[in-house]
Amino acid sequence: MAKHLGWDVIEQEWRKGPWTAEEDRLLIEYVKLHGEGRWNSVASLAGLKRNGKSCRFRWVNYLRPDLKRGQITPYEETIILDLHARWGNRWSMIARTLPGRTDNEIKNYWRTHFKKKSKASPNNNEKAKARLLRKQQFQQQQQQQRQQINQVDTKKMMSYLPDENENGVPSLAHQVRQEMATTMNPNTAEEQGLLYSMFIGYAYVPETPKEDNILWEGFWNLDDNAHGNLGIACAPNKACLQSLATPFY
DNA sequence: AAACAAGGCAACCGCCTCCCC
DNA sequence: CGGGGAGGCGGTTGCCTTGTT
Repeated sequence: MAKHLGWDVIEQEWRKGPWTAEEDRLLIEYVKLHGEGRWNSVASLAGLKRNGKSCRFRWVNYLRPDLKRGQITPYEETIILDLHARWGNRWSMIARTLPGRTDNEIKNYWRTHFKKKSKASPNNNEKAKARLLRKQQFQQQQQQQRQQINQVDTKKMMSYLPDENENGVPSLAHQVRQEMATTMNPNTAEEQGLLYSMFIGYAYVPETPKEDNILWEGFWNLDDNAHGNLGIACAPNKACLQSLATPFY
């Protein structure tokens, strides 16, 4: 159990590897009684032979009651891709925008599903950089306007779509807005989510606790080739929105 | 059916930051 | 102000499962 290291230093021999059902039960009981935090006292208080980090990891990633189980949905996938293109490997930040998902889960998902794809097409990096630059320029112009927007609301989203882009090109977004306004009524969470993810370029502000503090920044991640052709080539239905919402790869 | 390869994911490791004393 | 501990985070490893030959 304990290893003597000399100089009267005793190092605990922590258990490693997969957690057993009994260990899970002990950890859940511990959190019920003592709350989250003070993970280094779990070993002594709960009788677990796990170090604090291991306990915290197990709780945060697998035992927390608010975790969402099951596969990543297409909407979540879109958000992950968008935010990764924007923020890079800031897994914890990305996870904060997806309630019930953990940074570890998102990180694993990304690595298994997209790492190879992105390696396989290096040209996409240049495209992504160009898009990022355009977005940043536009963001500066729109900063004041953005600060006024503090609520996720479908109608507001539509109202903030620009009628022309940063180059003064009239506007795919405008067409989308008109067509969606007339033919689509995004009532479900999924539909709203798809709509939401179309406006990629949004920023979640982690310092602010309110979930509705999301700023819409533009509409520039649509595929460049799509400009001007949306109304003809792509009726504003759900499948179309899904295709529009996956611009980064 | 067996051997091997690839995929998927749970878990660990080490570094960094924050906070308290 | 600085030292140390705790927690958070991203990178990486390793094992189990699934697919392929």
